Amino acid sequence: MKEKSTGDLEKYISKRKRKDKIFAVDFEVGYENFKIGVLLKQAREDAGISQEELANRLNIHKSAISRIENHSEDMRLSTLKEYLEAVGKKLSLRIL
Amino acid sequence: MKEKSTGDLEKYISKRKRKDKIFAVDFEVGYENFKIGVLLKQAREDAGISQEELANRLNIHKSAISRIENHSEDMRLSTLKEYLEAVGKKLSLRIL
DNA sequence: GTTAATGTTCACATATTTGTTTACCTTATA
DNA sequence: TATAAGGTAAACAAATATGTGAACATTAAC
Repeated sequence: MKEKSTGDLEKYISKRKRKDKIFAVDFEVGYENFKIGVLLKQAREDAGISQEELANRLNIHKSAISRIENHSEDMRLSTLKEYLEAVGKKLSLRIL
Repeated sequence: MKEKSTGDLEKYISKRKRKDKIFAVDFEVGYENFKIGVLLKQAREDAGISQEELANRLNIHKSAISRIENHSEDMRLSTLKEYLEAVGKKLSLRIL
């Protein structure tokens, strides 16, 4: 499973991730309906907080959180940003 | 993402840079009202197309393009994605 | 089993974005 | 001057996301 090849990209990445302490996801928005909700949920769980706690931080109801995580067809940039900041993460965009 | 050779990071990066070519913008969504519209406009100009041509590709009117580029307070992820794809770019998100 | 915490789903109302249309403003060029 | 291409702006309608509240489901622990 874990090969010890030379300075490998994965090695660099895992090290980097650990150093920056964590959860770092990078994905392209595009190929079909990618469920960003899944990533958001992971980000929340990584932060160790419940939907209710997150809802409180955002001053909305937990049902709204559940919808974002489960039925997010599309959403505003601001929603994405606020959700992530509330769980202690940051959103970075890249155009390539 | 299928990079697996014995090459090191530098090798990967230079190759990646070459591949992604020019226009590559990376920014965090957050601090204040960052004008993403400016970046979109740059991306369009980089592609060398007019607002009208872009509007045609998206089957909407040029005024909508102008609004996105000048008054974009917020927007949908899908709008961002479609705009960029229409000018030959891709949108990548990162959670950190 | 029971309970409590957490999560899900729905209908509905509200808020915001997006599309359209029209008009106007440049700038360049004949 | 006039004409055309490119861009801007506003009002309005349409589409969609987001918020709410309630009921119900799930999970975990006892």
